[in-house]
Amino acid sequence: MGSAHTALFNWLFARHEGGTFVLRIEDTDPETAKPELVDPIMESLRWLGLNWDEGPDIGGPYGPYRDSERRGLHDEVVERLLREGHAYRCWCARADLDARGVSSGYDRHCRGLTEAQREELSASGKPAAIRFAVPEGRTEVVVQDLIMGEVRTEDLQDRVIVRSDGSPLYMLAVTSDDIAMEITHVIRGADLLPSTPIQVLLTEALGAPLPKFAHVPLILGPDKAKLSKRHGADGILTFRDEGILPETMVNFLALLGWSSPTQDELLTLDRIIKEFTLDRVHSAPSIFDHQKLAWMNQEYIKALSDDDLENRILDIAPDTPADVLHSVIELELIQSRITKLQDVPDAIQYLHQRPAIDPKAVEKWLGTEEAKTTLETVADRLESVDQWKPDNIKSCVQDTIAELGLHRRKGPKPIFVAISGSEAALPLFESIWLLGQEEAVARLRAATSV
RNA sequence: GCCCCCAUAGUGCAGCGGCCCAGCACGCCGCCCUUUCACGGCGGUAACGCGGGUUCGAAUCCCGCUGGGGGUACCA
Repeated sequence: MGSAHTALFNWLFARHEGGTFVLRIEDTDPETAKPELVDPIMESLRWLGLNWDEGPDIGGPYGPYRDSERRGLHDEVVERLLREGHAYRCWCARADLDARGVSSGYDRHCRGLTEAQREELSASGKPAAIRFAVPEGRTEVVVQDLIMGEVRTEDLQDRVIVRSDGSPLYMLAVTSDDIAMEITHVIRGADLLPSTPIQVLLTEALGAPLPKFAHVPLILGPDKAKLSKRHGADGILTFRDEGILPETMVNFLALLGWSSPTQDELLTLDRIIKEFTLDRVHSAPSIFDHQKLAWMNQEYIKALSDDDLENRILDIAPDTPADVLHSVIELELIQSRITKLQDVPDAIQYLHQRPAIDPKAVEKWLGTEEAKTTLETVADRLESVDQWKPDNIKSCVQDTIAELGLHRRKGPKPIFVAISGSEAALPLFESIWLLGQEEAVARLRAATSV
């Protein structure tokens, strides 16, 4: 979710500026290198239509596009850092720090080691990590963030950049990769804002030009905490499976933290690209609102052509009876009644399978003598309708209701319940029509004895 | 604890010193339309967190507070 949002902003920015959108997998941690973690990311981006110009699957002039394959570069950079005094070996384990009462940050203990002490530790065979050395006397880093504005940090720590097993850490990898790949704009989640100063220092130490930074505000869950897997909303693919349209998702995500200068909300992709600028991204975190997503999705569904809608439903719900689906779409029965594609199978279920009648509906509409009379009468009349078409069914039912002296609105309710099994369903006359004369009559008769 | 970011209705945004006793959208509540439910139409509800400044004038600038979030890892 969050990463899709950030990816979208990156993509929009690149497309608006005519730049290059690069997909690089940050898998310096073996844990995140697993395909089951990486594949969904690429699948999500593809689903959203966020095509990348360079990436692990398609290559590009600055490959490779997985950090795990760039180890050579990282090692070189570390060596240089060490040689030029911008980094140093550190033998402090977590336990050592705790013993010294260092709860956060680092006390630069190993930075002050003498040559002799270093040799000794080195010879002891105790593994050493490598820390970046914040330049002596440097007390502050100021970053001009394209979204957050001026960010001033005084808390500068000698962070570990290489594990004691020799493998590089994110901090080192991104920085050296961004330099090597000539990345001009780093647009990422605001959760990475605190790590920016050190990256700036690292870049400076390597004598490279700084990229522009833009930190996109985080998306929070309804509980206002950072969206995580635990919210179940993290996987963008679950939205696909529920039947949120990709164009809805893009439009919706774009509006989280950004707005069109026109204030319009239903926007085509072309317009979003044309209007998207970082200075219109605001810096406050936002909360994901499912209701608005649902509304927007319905708007997009209503705008779909019949064929398109039908195919998309079949795509995510292949078991939907195609004939019923086709009729229901052709008659425009379903479009305004669903919020996501996955609602459809349930909504039309009763049209191809006799439903158990909702007990609450039974109690409310079916038990009485009046209801029975209504059902029987209508069943009889319906049975003798010659031409089975909605108009005739409609007049048949309405005439009967009138003759029986029933309420125009409430009168047909028992019929509705008998046909659909519930109090809310697709329009009555079309439903009866689609069911066919025999089945419709049968359902009415069956409902007299519940 | 320390560091950083943020702060307009329930939610998402607009506003970037006077056009704002604050606009739009979702939601919610009425009414209309209607064979149910929806769709649609009309109307309504609801916010500049607090306190100080600056200014002729502040939602807009500054400071403090409060609140929320993020970071504080040999994760990314």
